[in-house]
Amino acid sequence: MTAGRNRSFDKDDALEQAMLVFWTNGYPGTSLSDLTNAMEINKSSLYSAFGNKGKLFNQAIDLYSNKYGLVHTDELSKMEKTLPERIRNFLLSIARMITSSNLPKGCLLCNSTSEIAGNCLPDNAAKNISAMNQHTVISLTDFFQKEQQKGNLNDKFSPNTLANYLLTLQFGLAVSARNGSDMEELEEVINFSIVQFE
Amino acid sequence: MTAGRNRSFDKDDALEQAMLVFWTNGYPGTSLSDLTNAMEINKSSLYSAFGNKGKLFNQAIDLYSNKYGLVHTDELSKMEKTLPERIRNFLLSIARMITSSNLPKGCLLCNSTSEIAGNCLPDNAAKNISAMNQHTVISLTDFFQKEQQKGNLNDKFSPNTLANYLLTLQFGLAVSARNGSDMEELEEVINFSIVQFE
DNA sequence: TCAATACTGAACCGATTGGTCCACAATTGG
DNA sequence: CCAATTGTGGACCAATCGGTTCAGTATTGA
Repeated sequence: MTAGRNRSFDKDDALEQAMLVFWTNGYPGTSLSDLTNAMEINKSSLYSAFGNKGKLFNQAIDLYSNKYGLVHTDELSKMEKTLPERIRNFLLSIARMITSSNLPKGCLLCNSTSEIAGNCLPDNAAKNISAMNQHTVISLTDFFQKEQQKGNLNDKFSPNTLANYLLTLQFGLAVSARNGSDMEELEEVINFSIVQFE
Repeated sequence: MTAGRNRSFDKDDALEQAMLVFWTNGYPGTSLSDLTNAMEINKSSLYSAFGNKGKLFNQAIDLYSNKYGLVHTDELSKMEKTLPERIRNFLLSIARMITSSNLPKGCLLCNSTSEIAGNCLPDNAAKNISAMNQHTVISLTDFFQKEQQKGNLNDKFSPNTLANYLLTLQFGLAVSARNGSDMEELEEVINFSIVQFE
């Protein structure tokens, strides 16, 4: 159908590299040359494939969310385990990722959330990131609500509060990882942070 | 002694304004014109008074630490209250500040910690910020150690873990505030986060 | 084979970046 | 009063910013 020369680079791979740069440096801390160096393409290829820096960032955020953000919740639905175990495994899964030696430290979504307050993010990015965080809270709220209905959790605290607590922990662990904490340290913090659920 | 024209602006006040800009936008997200606009001085005055952008940032971090960072620990030493109450008041004091309508949302130190991993921060800044975080952990560790010695706290968890937990909470609350959480929401999270201490 | 298509690399754009310099104004202490 | 000192504002700097344009080239389907 569509004739013409084929792209000489793997678009998915280039986007992955771009995402890693944003993850490391943040949006305002990343220049076009940072991106083209990491992606091993030149500017015009970047623009024809991804639009511009801002649109590339939005695509990088989406890739991050799908590849590194949403997977951890799987741990919450492994119903052969108790609720405290599932929550612990959920947080440990996050902790492993944000301290992985193969990846930038911390969490791109958490870093980006910190950048919302200034006006340095591109169009739609702030809105997208807020929506992703809100989605996390909503799905965690739903999760805790159902666990309470199942009788796995006393209803002293509202599901919404518990969801906000978990999101707060995620943020805190991510910044701690950026600050140099390793997996061991985060695991100790996690073990203490979920005593209330036991 | 020193002759010469006097500065026509208040240096402390200008530094405060600069700090607020860094707090809002982050270091790479802040330009010199952002700074000179907020400080209401021009570039040469900025350079003669503060050195350059990087040195100004370091001074802004110091100001933040002294004025907004260290004050909350006072709550921990109000010995007429119980340990859980003191920890709760410590976190509430932080939560009030990071959601204050008079100030940028969140915490400048937390934001800056997220920026360490890239190489966008000026000389010494990354080191200074790491040292401040480490100081927080050390003093909190010392605090919990003494509370255990006093018998106010069981020794199931190590003081260092408890200190890391509190720092993680601070980070998490700060990013949550950046994400739009208000004082009410943070208070609910705090109430749940310290159940282990009761 | 060949016209149509789409990627590539480099030149180029105006704007802004952080930073310097200097003539001049203002204030000081002697 | 006056020389010494210091701050001020604006001109100026090279470098980089994000972004565009385009001729040339490679690849496609017909």
